[in-house]
Amino acid sequence: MRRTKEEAEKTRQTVLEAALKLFSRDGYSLTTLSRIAKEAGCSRGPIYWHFESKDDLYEAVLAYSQEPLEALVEECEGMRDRPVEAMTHFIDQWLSLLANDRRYRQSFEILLNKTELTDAMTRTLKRERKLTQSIVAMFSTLTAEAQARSLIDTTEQPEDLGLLCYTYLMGITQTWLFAPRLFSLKQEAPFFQRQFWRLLGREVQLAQPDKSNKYKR
Amino acid sequence: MRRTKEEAEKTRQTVLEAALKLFSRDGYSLTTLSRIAKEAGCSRGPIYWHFESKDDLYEAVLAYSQEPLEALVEECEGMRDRPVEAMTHFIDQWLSLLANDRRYRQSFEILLNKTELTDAMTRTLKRERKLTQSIVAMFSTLTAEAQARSLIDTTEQPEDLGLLCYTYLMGITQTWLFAPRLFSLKQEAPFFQRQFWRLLGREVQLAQPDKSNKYKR
DNA sequence: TGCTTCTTCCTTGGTACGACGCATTGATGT
DNA sequence: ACATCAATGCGTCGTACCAAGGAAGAAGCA
Repeated sequence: MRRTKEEAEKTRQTVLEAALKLFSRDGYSLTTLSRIAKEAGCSRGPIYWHFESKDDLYEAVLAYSQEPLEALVEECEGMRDRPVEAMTHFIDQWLSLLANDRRYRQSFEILLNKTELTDAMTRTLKRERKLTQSIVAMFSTLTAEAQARSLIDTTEQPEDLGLLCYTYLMGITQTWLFAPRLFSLKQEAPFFQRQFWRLLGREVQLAQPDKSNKYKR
Repeated sequence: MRRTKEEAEKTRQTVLEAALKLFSRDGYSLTTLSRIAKEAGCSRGPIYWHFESKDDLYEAVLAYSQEPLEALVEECEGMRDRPVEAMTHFIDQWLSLLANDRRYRQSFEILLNKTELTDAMTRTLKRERKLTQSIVAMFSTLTAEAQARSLIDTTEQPEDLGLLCYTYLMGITQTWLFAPRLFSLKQEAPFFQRQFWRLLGREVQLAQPDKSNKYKR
């Protein structure tokens, strides 16, 4: 039965959401189109109508699920006149989205833990590498700006620092998603934020009364 | 034809190596047992003789490929009386093994990029999480020791620092394996080493011409 | 407005394909 | 003779993808 245009778009979204859920939970290759259809409450037909193939669907799912991240990057790129705030905001948002935003978390979950990076998904890979590149570039710009204003104390190259910032965040992300019970992301977020600034050579002068600032012997 | 014991063990190794190669290149689910057999120069029979199932083979491959890492962890755990050297050595080895040791690199490649973490491989997952845990614990011990001797300048908890060291390394590893052309690991290794110590609050005053710093105190 | 036609969205089988795992057989060191 | 190691063939299963059809919005026309 033909649906109205909005209804069609709605089923597209439903399929996307269903696929996101199943991909992120069961992995790409174990997730079958029938299961996606069942989860979405339709048959396999619409999937092939809206998407060319399973690979195509995968790409669409990833693009969809990474919208929040792309928005965040764009937002922070626009704050280059306040580099420290921009970076603080970025870290803060990255970590809290990871902890609180289902869609954001699922996008990383799929990419890091539920996908086998093969030649079949070259297109998606390119997209992802480009995104990575853009985040690194953003951090490079921000650190360069911060250096120029003597807001941070390091003589390293901004390009290196940009890369460093990215790997720093990815390490936390990867580790937490791989072993969520290893540590509490919410609890450690301020710690990671502090250490981030330590990396860039900026003493954090914000008072943190609650975090037990224990003396070591 | 029945082989002698050594020959049998040899085919086991051959299968293991073939599987390692194909898993790390094509991913777990796309790699078929026939292909592994072909690569190993035998038929599918021996695979089922030596391993219970494909999953079982996967676990064996991972255990086999991670031997170098496990050895490194053990080595550095034995150096707890020289925490700074231990950590320097660990970082140095981690990065150079990643760049130069095929088996070591393939083990991470499989785990990070070529496996969908599903319930089917709970056993392997547990193994991996345990290994993670042991590395974090090692770093905790070492940083605690270094703190006690005032070799590093930070008031953070050793447990947090241990976790931090691990995420730091994993971030580099993950990023590089995901996008090897993003940066040269060999070239950036000294940079990452420097930044590592910055994280722990130890100014690196070593300006050594060659990296083989053989005399350990 | 009412009728027809076109187009869009979806359902339902069907097909081709290839994988895993096992069972049977065979060969040979011990 | 016996246990061990390997080759081969088959059964079963499940998947991606396709084909034909149907049903009703949307659009043209009076």
